[in-house]
Amino acid sequence: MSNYKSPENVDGYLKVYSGLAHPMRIKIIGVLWEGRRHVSELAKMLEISRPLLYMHLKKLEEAEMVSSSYEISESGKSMRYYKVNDFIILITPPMLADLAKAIPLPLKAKENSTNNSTDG
Amino acid sequence: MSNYKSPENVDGYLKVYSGLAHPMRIKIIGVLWEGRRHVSELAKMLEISRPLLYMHLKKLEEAEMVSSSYEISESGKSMRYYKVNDFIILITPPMLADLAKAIPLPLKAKENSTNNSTDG
DNA sequence: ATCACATGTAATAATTATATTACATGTGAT
DNA sequence: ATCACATGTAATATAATTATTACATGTGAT
Repeated sequence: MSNYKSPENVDGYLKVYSGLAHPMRIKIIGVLWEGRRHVSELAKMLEISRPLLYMHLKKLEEAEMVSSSYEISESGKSMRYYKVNDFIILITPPMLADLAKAIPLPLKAKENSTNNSTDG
Repeated sequence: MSNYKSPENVDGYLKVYSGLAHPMRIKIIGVLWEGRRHVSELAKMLEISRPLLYMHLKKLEEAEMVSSSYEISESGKSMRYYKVNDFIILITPPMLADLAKAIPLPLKAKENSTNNSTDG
């Protein structure tokens, strides 16, 4: 049984879709799926720099596909561990059509993700 | 019953995910879901220029989420009609983990979508 | 011939996303 | 103090995406 919650607004869905739009981020999920890792460890496994990895992790975290927690290792160092969240994403044309209703035209002004309520 | 076929390789999945990573493209699917439209018509409805619309449509078509066909109107003009394809996209961590296996490290050389064999 | 409307694309500009480099901090061990 | 290893981020460079402008073509009607 899953306790996955769908994004609440268009911006949330866009973060999920964009989150998956880079091969390295899919790779990150693949690696983390085999077990949680701390940042430096992950950077070595993926053969990329930490700053770049942070950028990718930030996007995945904002899309709520991964999450992190701090932990003190035996040797006393603070480490940030990442893990893959439980999620199920289902996309069909009618679902996108429904989502599209919340996208205004023209598309200039970027919507504010914190203010998305329907009342005034 | 659906006759939807999943992408065959990583590049195909990336095209689908990237295809959904822009609000205008979700909007396009929303509009086309209500009925097929020809390009000029669609551009007016979406309040964007045709060249820009072509760019978005190209991405959606490459992701196989929409498709087009030419038709001669009553007045004799050739029009390109677009419609939404039937598709179902399901994404879960283990599915992404499986997909990730096909992503090589380091991530420099861009994979050729036509040459995806495993031997050397 | 000119207009209204359809097709398409090449060239460029503007904006975002991706990637790199350099720096700063903290811990425990030597 | 210096090393090895962990954290984080600011500043910058590079690459890719998105957006605009300009051009070219074709049809039927006036």
